[in-house]
Amino acid sequence: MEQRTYNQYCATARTLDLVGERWTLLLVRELLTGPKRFGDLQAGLRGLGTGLLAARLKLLEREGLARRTVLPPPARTPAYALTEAGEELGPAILALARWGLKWAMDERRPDETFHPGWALLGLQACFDQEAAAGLRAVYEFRVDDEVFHARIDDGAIEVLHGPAQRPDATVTMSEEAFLGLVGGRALGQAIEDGSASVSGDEEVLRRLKDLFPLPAPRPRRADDQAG
Amino acid sequence: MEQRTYNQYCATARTLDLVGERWTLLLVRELLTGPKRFGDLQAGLRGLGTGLLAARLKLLEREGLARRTVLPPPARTPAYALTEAGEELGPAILALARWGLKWAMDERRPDETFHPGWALLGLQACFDQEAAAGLRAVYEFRVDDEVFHARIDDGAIEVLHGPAQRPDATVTMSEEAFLGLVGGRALGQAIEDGSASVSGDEEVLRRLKDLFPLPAPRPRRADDQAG
DNA sequence: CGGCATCCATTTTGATACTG
DNA sequence: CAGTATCAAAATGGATGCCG
Repeated sequence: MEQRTYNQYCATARTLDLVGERWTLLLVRELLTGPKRFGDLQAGLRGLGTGLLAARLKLLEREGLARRTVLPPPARTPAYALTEAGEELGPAILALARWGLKWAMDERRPDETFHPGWALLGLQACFDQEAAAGLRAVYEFRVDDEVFHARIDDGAIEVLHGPAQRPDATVTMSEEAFLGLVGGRALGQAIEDGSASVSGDEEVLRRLKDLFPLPAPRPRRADDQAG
Repeated sequence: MEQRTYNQYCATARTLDLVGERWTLLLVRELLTGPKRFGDLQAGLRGLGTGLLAARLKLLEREGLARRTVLPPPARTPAYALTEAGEELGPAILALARWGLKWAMDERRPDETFHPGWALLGLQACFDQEAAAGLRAVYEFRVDDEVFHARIDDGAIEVLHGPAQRPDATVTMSEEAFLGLVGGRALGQAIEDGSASVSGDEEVLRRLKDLFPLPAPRPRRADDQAG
């Protein structure tokens, strides 16, 4: 089971040797919002078979990017989490997401799957450090039965799967409305027109509207104008 | 020749649908420093056959990330260049490179190829905006017979293959010394101990030493301590 | 040199059946 | 659930030959 490599003494190539194979970066993406169980990972990655998933996880583990853990009680079920090295792939994945938001996101295609966590990642990708200056708050996002929270601390942001302990503000949306966010609709807009319902600290909610300015999507090709 | 896709309505997945296949991101990396000819591309990507290279280029072209051009006289030979969308993958590739510099670069392995351009990319990846505040200068880097230049403009940097029109300062190194840069040796250090020879504006050269602080490489795994 | 076509050995993957 | 085993379908790597 030799590992295939580009055999280049180059930081980018070395990185791609580790995480450039099919599914690997998406697997890391799933783990970026916290530990996940084998089955949940597979659910987030339709098309990835159990065999390949197991192999990828083993590789990430062997290379020190992920580790197998046991969820705290009462769950006590096995799960996978990122190591420090794995976490630090976050900026690279967010950079890819930022590019995609601008150059590759148009309407959802008929057979594309969607999970709210991906939209959260999209939000995180266009997080505006400047706009968050001096802000220290925890937002909770509820989308159907999925819950996430974002902890913002003066220019830094951390997004995790699961409820917050003591959120300063809560945003509740239908998955459909949430979908609009990835499609290019700004979060502030959705709050204003009521497709998102909010509660919590007024000032914290006011700040929220400016935290995630989405880039204007642009077509890469001339023939992309027709939608 | 159907395009394989993850079928996820997610900015990261959509991006990887376009550039996530083997070789594609490295191909973009090669083009990041300026247009390149078919043969030069292949030279930079040992192991990639002409057939697959042609296919990848065609895909990038079809997707609006690259375009086929003709080099200006006297060359007049066909070449490939990035479009605006392609250029904007730069930040994502640099993020991967930054990760690699910290977590994946150790000594050069016996059969790894190396090109000075990759080291330049490494420099660009750890470019320190703050340290470049107020600086406006063009540096030329000469490594054996390869020449690059970096145009720095108050926090922004652009690195291109080829000589500069009117460099403010020039750095000359052997490929061996240049290799040290990727290996974790700071550029400032190399200048001080004389393995890089420099000429040009004194002040501009002084600033250079702080522009590219390399991250301390860290092992991902416990068993990586032994070298 | 630039670039496509073809053939073939080897890997990688996708899908599914199966076990603790 | 978590994960292994198995097999068919793609993707890749390498060699080569061809043509402008």
